Amino acid sequence: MKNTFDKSFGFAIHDVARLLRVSFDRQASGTGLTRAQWAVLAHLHRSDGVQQKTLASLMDITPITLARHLDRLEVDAWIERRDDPDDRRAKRVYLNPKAGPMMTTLATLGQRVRTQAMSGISSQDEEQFMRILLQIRDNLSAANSDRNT
Amino acid sequence: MKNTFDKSFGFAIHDVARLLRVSFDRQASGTGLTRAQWAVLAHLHRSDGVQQKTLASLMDITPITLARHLDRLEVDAWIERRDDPDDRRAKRVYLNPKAGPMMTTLATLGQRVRTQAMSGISSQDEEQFMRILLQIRDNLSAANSDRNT
DNA sequence: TCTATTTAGTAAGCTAGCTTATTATAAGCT
DNA sequence: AGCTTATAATAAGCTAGCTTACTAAATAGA
Repeated sequence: MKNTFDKSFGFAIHDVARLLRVSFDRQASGTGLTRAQWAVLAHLHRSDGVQQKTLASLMDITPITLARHLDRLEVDAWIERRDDPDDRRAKRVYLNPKAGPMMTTLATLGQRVRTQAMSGISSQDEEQFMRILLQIRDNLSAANSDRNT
Repeated sequence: MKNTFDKSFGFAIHDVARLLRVSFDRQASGTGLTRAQWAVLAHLHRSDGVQQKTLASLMDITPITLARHLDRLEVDAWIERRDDPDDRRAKRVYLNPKAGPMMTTLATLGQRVRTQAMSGISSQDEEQFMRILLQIRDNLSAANSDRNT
Protein backbone atom coordinates (compact mmCIF):
# COMPACT_ATOMS: atom_id res chain seq x y z
CA MET A 1 0.00 0.00 0.00
CA LYS A 2 1.14 3.53 -0.73
CA ASN A 3 2.26 5.70 2.09
CA THR A 4 -0.41 8.35 1.79
CA PHE A 5 0.38 10.01 5.08
CA ASP A 6 3.50 11.85 4.74
CA LYS A 7 4.73 14.02 2.00
CA SER A 8 7.03 15.56 4.54
CA PHE A 9 10.72 15.80 4.14
CA GLY A 10 12.02 13.82 7.10
CA PHE A 11 9.77 10.85 6.72
CA ALA A 12 10.27 10.66 2.98
CA ILE A 13 14.05 10.66 3.27
CA HIS A 14 13.81 8.03 5.91
CA ASP A 15 11.59 5.84 3.74
CA VAL A 16 13.90 6.14 0.77
CA ALA A 17 16.96 5.27 2.85
CA ARG A 18 15.25 2.18 4.20
CA LEU A 19 14.01 1.05 0.81
CA LEU A 20 17.48 1.49 -0.67
CA ARG A 21 19.11 -0.48 2.09
CA VAL A 22 16.65 -3.33 1.86
CA SER A 23 16.94 -3.44 -1.94
CA PHE A 24 20.68 -3.54 -1.83
CA ASP A 25 20.99 -6.04 0.98
CA ARG A 26 18.54 -8.33 -0.73
CA GLN A 27 20.49 -8.29 -3.97
CA ALA A 28 23.78 -8.69 -2.14
CA SER A 29 22.58 -11.48 0.10
CA GLY A 30 24.56 -14.03 -1.90
CA THR A 31 27.81 -12.26 -1.06
CA GLY A 32 27.37 -12.47 2.69
CA LEU A 33 27.98 -8.74 2.95
CA THR A 34 25.59 -5.97 3.88
CA ARG A 35 25.60 -2.41 2.66
CA ALA A 36 27.11 -1.13 5.87
CA GLN A 37 29.93 -3.65 5.60
CA TRP A 38 30.47 -2.70 2.00
CA ALA A 39 30.86 0.91 3.08
CA VAL A 40 33.63 -0.12 5.45
CA LEU A 41 35.47 -2.01 2.72
CA ALA A 42 35.04 0.84 0.26
CA HIS A 43 36.56 3.31 2.68
CA LEU A 44 39.46 0.99 3.41
CA HIS A 45 39.98 0.56 -0.30
CA ARG A 46 41.10 4.15 -0.45
CA SER A 47 42.55 4.46 3.06
CA ASP A 48 44.08 1.11 3.87
CA GLY A 49 45.83 0.84 7.21
CA VAL A 50 44.11 3.69 9.03
CA GLN A 51 43.30 3.67 12.73
CA GLN A 52 39.78 2.71 13.74
CA LYS A 53 39.03 6.15 15.13
CA THR A 54 40.07 7.71 11.82
CA LEU A 55 37.98 5.29 9.85
CA ALA A 56 34.95 5.92 12.04
CA SER A 57 35.47 9.61 11.55
CA LEU A 58 35.75 9.26 7.77
CA MET A 59 32.55 7.25 7.73
CA ASP A 60 30.89 9.64 10.14
CA ILE A 61 29.70 6.89 12.45
CA THR A 62 30.58 6.27 16.08
CA PRO A 63 33.65 4.16 16.91
CA ILE A 64 31.58 1.44 18.57
CA THR A 65 29.36 1.05 15.53
CA LEU A 66 32.46 0.60 13.40
CA ALA A 67 33.98 -1.85 15.88
CA ARG A 68 31.04 -4.18 15.47
CA HIS A 69 31.25 -4.11 11.70
CA LEU A 70 34.94 -4.89 11.96
CA ASP A 71 34.26 -7.80 14.29
CA ARG A 72 32.15 -9.51 11.67
CA LEU A 73 34.34 -8.53 8.75
CA GLU A 74 37.34 -9.95 10.58
CA VAL A 75 35.63 -13.26 11.31
CA ASP A 76 35.07 -13.73 7.59
CA ALA A 77 38.60 -12.56 6.86
CA TRP A 78 37.66 -9.57 4.75
CA ILE A 79 39.84 -7.35 6.91
CA GLU A 80 42.52 -7.60 9.56
CA ARG A 81 43.27 -5.54 12.67
CA ARG A 82 46.93 -5.02 13.52
CA ASP A 83 48.38 -3.27 16.54
CA ASP A 84 49.55 0.23 15.81
CA PRO A 85 53.34 0.19 16.28
CA ASP A 86 53.36 3.78 17.52
CA ASP A 87 50.40 3.73 19.88
CA ARG A 88 49.61 0.71 21.97
CA ARG A 89 46.01 1.83 22.51
CA ALA A 90 45.32 1.91 18.81
CA LYS A 91 44.77 -0.61 16.05
CA ARG A 92 45.12 -0.25 12.33
CA VAL A 93 42.77 -1.88 9.86
CA TYR A 94 43.84 -3.57 6.63
CA LEU A 95 41.94 -5.05 3.70
CA ASN A 96 42.68 -8.67 2.93
CA PRO A 97 43.35 -9.57 -0.71
CA LYS A 98 40.09 -11.45 -1.10
CA ALA A 99 38.23 -8.15 -0.71
CA GLY A 100 39.44 -6.76 -4.05
CA PRO A 101 37.17 -8.62 -6.45
CA MET A 102 34.19 -8.18 -4.17
CA MET A 103 34.47 -4.42 -4.48
CA THR A 104 33.55 -4.44 -8.14
CA THR A 105 30.67 -6.82 -7.57
CA LEU A 106 29.22 -4.57 -4.93
CA ALA A 107 29.72 -1.44 -6.99
CA THR A 108 27.74 -3.07 -9.77
CA LEU A 109 24.90 -3.93 -7.43
CA GLY A 110 24.92 -0.38 -6.08
CA GLN A 111 24.70 0.96 -9.60
CA ARG A 112 21.76 -1.30 -10.36
CA VAL A 113 19.81 -0.11 -7.34
CA ARG A 114 20.51 3.48 -8.22
CA THR A 115 19.26 3.00 -11.74
CA GLN A 116 16.08 1.49 -10.41
CA ALA A 117 15.57 4.35 -7.98
CA MET A 118 16.18 7.01 -10.64
CA SER A 119 14.00 5.51 -13.32
CA GLY A 120 12.03 8.18 -15.14
CA ILE A 121 14.15 11.02 -13.76
CA SER A 122 16.19 13.11 -16.18
CA SER A 123 19.91 13.26 -15.63
CA GLN A 124 19.60 16.98 -15.18
CA ASP A 125 17.06 16.56 -12.40
CA GLU A 126 19.17 13.85 -10.89
CA GLU A 127 22.17 16.12 -10.81
CA GLN A 128 20.32 18.91 -9.14
CA PHE A 129 18.84 16.50 -6.68
CA MET A 130 22.29 15.30 -5.69
CA ARG A 131 23.56 18.84 -5.34
CA ILE A 132 20.81 19.73 -2.89
CA LEU A 133 21.09 16.43 -1.07
CA LEU A 134 24.77 17.02 -0.41
CA GLN A 135 24.09 20.52 0.78
CA ILE A 136 21.49 19.22 3.20
CA ARG A 137 24.01 16.71 4.47
CA ASP A 138 26.53 19.44 5.06
CA ASN A 139 23.98 21.59 6.86
CA LEU A 140 23.03 18.81 9.22
CA SER A 141 26.55 17.62 9.67
CA ALA A 142 27.64 21.11 10.66
CA ALA A 143 24.73 21.50 13.07
CA ASN A 144 25.63 18.18 14.55
CA SER A 145 29.27 18.94 15.17
CA ASP A 146 28.44 22.37 16.59
CA ARG A 147 26.81 20.51 19.40
CA ASN A 148 30.13 18.97 20.39
CA THR A 149 31.95 22.25 20.83
CA MET B 1 35.31 15.22 9.99
CA LYS B 2 33.65 15.52 6.60
CA ASN B 3 32.64 12.44 4.79
CA THR B 4 34.95 12.80 1.83
CA PHE B 5 34.34 9.33 0.51
CA ASP B 6 31.03 9.18 -0.94
CA LYS B 7 29.20 11.59 -3.07
CA SER B 8 27.10 8.68 -4.18
CA PHE B 9 23.39 8.63 -3.97
CA GLY B 10 22.74 5.72 -1.63
CA PHE B 11 25.23 6.64 1.00
CA ALA B 12 24.28 10.30 0.97
CA ILE B 13 20.59 9.56 1.48
CA HIS B 14 21.49 7.22 4.25
CA ASP B 15 23.65 9.82 5.96
CA VAL B 16 20.95 12.45 5.74
CA ALA B 17 18.31 10.11 7.15
CA ARG B 18 20.54 9.26 10.08
CA LEU B 19 21.45 12.87 10.79
CA LEU B 20 17.80 13.88 10.70
CA ARG B 21 16.77 11.12 13.05
CA VAL B 22 19.50 11.90 15.54
CA SER B 23 18.74 15.63 15.42
CA PHE B 24 15.09 15.08 15.98
CA ASP B 25 15.42 12.49 18.70
CA ARG B 26 17.87 14.67 20.53
CA GLN B 27 15.52 17.63 20.51
CA ALA B 28 12.56 15.46 21.44
CA SER B 29 14.35 13.62 24.20
CA GLY B 30 12.43 15.57 26.83
CA THR B 31 9.13 14.23 25.54
CA GLY B 32 10.03 10.58 25.95
CA LEU B 33 9.03 9.92 22.36
CA THR B 34 11.20 9.05 19.40
CA ARG B 35 10.63 9.96 15.80
CA ALA B 36 9.39 6.50 14.94
CA GLN B 37 6.87 6.65 17.76
CA TRP B 38 5.78 10.07 16.64
CA ALA B 39 5.13 8.64 13.19
CA VAL B 40 2.80 6.06 14.71
CA LEU B 41 0.87 8.71 16.61
CA ALA B 42 0.67 10.93 13.56
CA HIS B 43 -0.80 8.16 11.47
CA LEU B 44 -3.32 7.30 14.15
CA HIS B 45 -4.25 10.94 14.36
CA ARG B 46 -5.77 10.65 10.93
CA SER B 47 -6.78 6.99 11.07
CA ASP B 48 -7.82 6.31 14.63
CA GLY B 49 -9.11 2.83 15.35
CA VAL B 50 -7.51 0.98 12.45
CA GLN B 51 -6.26 -2.58 12.67
CA GLN B 52 -2.57 -3.10 13.26
CA LYS B 53 -2.03 -4.67 9.87
CA THR B 54 -3.63 -1.65 8.21
CA LEU B 55 -1.54 0.74 10.21
CA ALA B 56 1.64 -1.13 9.38
CA SER B 57 0.68 -1.04 5.75
CA LEU B 58 -0.02 2.70 5.86
CA MET B 59 3.34 3.29 7.45
CA ASP B 60 5.01 0.88 5.07
CA ILE B 61 6.76 -1.03 7.84
CA THR B 62 6.41 -4.67 8.83
CA PRO B 63 3.74 -5.67 11.33
CA ILE B 64 6.27 -6.81 13.89
CA THR B 65 8.12 -3.52 13.79
CA LEU B 66 4.85 -1.74 14.45
CA ALA B 67 3.93 -4.17 17.23
CA ARG B 68 7.05 -3.21 19.15
CA HIS B 69 6.35 0.50 18.82
CA LEU B 70 2.83 -0.12 20.06
CA ASP B 71 4.12 -2.09 23.03
CA ARG B 72 6.06 0.89 24.26
CA LEU B 73 3.44 3.44 23.36
CA GLU B 74 0.87 1.41 25.25
CA VAL B 75 3.01 1.17 28.38
CA ASP B 76 3.16 4.95 28.51
CA ALA B 77 -0.56 5.17 27.73
CA TRP B 78 -0.23 7.10 24.47
CA ILE B 79 -2.35 4.50 22.72
CA GLU B 80 -4.63 1.61 23.48
CA ARG B 81 -5.21 -1.74 21.76
CA ARG B 82 -8.79 -3.03 21.75
CA ASP B 83 -10.06 -6.31 20.41
CA ASP B 84 -11.72 -6.03 17.04
CA PRO B 85 -15.38 -6.90 17.58
CA ASP B 86 -15.66 -8.43 14.10
CA ASP B 87 -12.46 -10.44 13.97
CA ARG B 88 -11.15 -12.18 17.01
CA ARG B 89 -7.63 -12.40 15.56
CA ALA B 90 -7.37 -8.68 15.11
CA LYS B 91 -6.85 -5.65 17.32
CA ARG B 92 -7.69 -2.04 16.71
CA VAL B 93 -5.49 0.81 17.87
CA TYR B 94 -6.76 4.02 19.44
CA LEU B 95 -5.06 7.25 20.45
CA ASN B 96 -5.48 8.24 24.07
CA PRO B 97 -6.49 11.86 24.78
CA LYS B 98 -3.11 12.78 26.21
CA ALA B 99 -1.60 12.31 22.74
CA GLY B 100 -3.34 15.34 21.26
CA PRO B 101 -1.20 18.15 22.67
CA MET B 102 1.96 16.21 22.05
CA MET B 103 1.24 16.15 18.33
CA THR B 104 1.68 19.88 17.98
CA THR B 105 4.85 19.86 20.04
CA LEU B 106 6.39 17.22 17.83
CA ALA B 107 5.28 18.93 14.64
CA THR B 108 7.05 22.06 15.81
CA LEU B 109 10.24 20.16 16.47
CA GLY B 110 10.01 18.53 13.07
CA GLN B 111 9.62 21.90 11.45
CA ARG B 112 12.66 23.20 13.26
CA VAL B 113 14.84 20.33 12.07
CA ARG B 114 13.61 20.81 8.54
CA THR B 115 14.46 24.48 8.59
CA GLN B 116 17.93 23.68 9.78
CA ALA B 117 18.41 21.08 7.07
CA MET B 118 17.17 23.40 4.34
CA SER B 119 19.16 26.43 5.33
CA GLY B 120 20.54 28.22 2.29
CA ILE B 121 18.28 26.37 -0.12
CA SER B 122 15.72 28.32 -2.11
CA SER B 123 12.11 27.32 -1.72
CA GLN B 124 12.03 26.57 -5.42
CA ASP B 125 14.94 24.17 -5.12
CA GLU B 126 13.38 22.68 -2.05
CA GLU B 127 10.16 22.05 -3.90
CA GLN B 128 11.86 20.36 -6.78
CA PHE B 129 13.92 18.30 -4.41
CA MET B 130 10.79 17.04 -2.70
CA ARG B 131 9.17 16.21 -6.01
CA ILE B 132 12.09 14.04 -7.07
CA LEU B 133 12.43 12.49 -3.65
CA LEU B 134 8.83 11.34 -3.69
CA GLN B 135 9.24 9.96 -7.17
CA ILE B 136 12.25 7.97 -6.03
CA ARG B 137 10.25 6.64 -3.14
CA ASP B 138 7.51 5.52 -5.46
CA ASN B 139 10.01 3.83 -7.77
CA LEU B 140 11.57 1.87 -4.96
CA SER B 141 8.29 1.10 -3.31
CA ALA B 142 6.94 -0.31 -6.55
CA ALA B 143 10.06 -2.38 -7.14
CA ASN B 144 9.76 -3.67 -3.63
CA SER B 145 6.17 -4.78 -3.90
CA ASP B 146 6.76 -6.39 -7.30
CA ARG B 147 8.97 -8.81 -5.49
CA ASN B 148 6.02 -10.09 -3.46
CA THR B 149 3.91 -11.08 -6.44
C1' DT C 1 -18.97 -30.73 7.52
C1' DC C 2 -14.43 -30.79 7.98
C1' DT C 3 -9.98 -30.17 6.14
C1' DA C 4 -6.61 -27.05 4.07
C1' DT C 5 -5.08 -22.58 3.32
C1' DT C 6 -4.70 -17.82 4.53
C1' DT C 7 -4.37 -14.15 7.77
C1' DA C 8 -3.46 -11.12 12.35
C1' DG C 9 -0.46 -10.70 15.69
C1' DT C 10 3.73 -11.87 18.05
C1' DA C 11 8.37 -14.18 19.33
C1' DA C 12 13.11 -14.99 18.29
C1' DG C 13 17.09 -13.46 16.53
C1' DC C 14 19.71 -10.71 13.15
C1' DT C 15 22.07 -5.88 11.41
C1' DA C 16 22.85 -1.08 12.33
C1' DG C 17 22.72 2.92 14.58
C1' DC C 18 23.01 5.47 19.17
C1' DT C 19 24.53 6.94 24.33
C1' DT C 20 26.94 6.10 28.41
C1' DA C 21 30.51 3.76 30.92
C1' DT C 22 35.01 1.07 31.37
C1' DT C 23 39.83 -0.10 30.57
C1' DA C 24 44.35 0.69 29.08
C1' DT C 25 47.53 3.82 27.44
C1' DA C 26 49.36 8.61 26.17
C1' DA C 27 50.18 13.15 27.03
C1' DG C 28 50.34 17.26 29.88
C1' DC C 29 51.47 19.71 34.16
C1' DT C 30 53.60 20.68 38.42
C1' DA D 1 58.91 11.54 38.80
C1' DG D 2 54.15 11.41 39.62
C1' DC D 3 49.51 12.81 39.15
C1' DT D 4 45.68 14.26 36.21
C1' DT D 5 43.44 14.56 32.05
C1' DA D 6 42.57 13.04 27.40
C1' DT D 7 42.14 9.37 24.02
C1' DA D 8 41.48 4.43 21.46
C1' DA D 9 38.88 0.68 21.67
C1' DT D 10 35.27 -1.89 23.59
C1' DA D 11 31.10 -3.34 26.60
C1' DA D 12 26.34 -2.81 27.93
C1' DG D 13 22.02 -1.72 26.76
C1' DC D 14 18.70 1.07 24.11
C1' DT D 15 15.61 2.06 19.46
C1' DA D 16 14.38 0.62 14.89
C1' DG D 17 14.35 -1.94 11.06
C1' DC D 18 14.34 -6.77 8.95
C1' DT D 19 13.35 -12.21 8.09
C1' DT D 20 11.65 -16.47 9.58
C1' DA D 21 8.65 -19.14 12.38
C1' DC D 22 4.65 -19.89 15.45
C1' DT D 23 -0.28 -19.63 17.24
C1' DA D 24 -5.02 -18.71 16.91
C1' DA D 25 -8.73 -17.60 14.15
C1' DA D 26 -11.07 -16.99 9.65
C1' DT D 27 -12.10 -18.51 5.09
C1' DA D 28 -12.23 -21.56 1.01
C1' DG D 29 -13.10 -26.02 -1.09
C1' DA D 30 -14.05 -30.90 -1.42
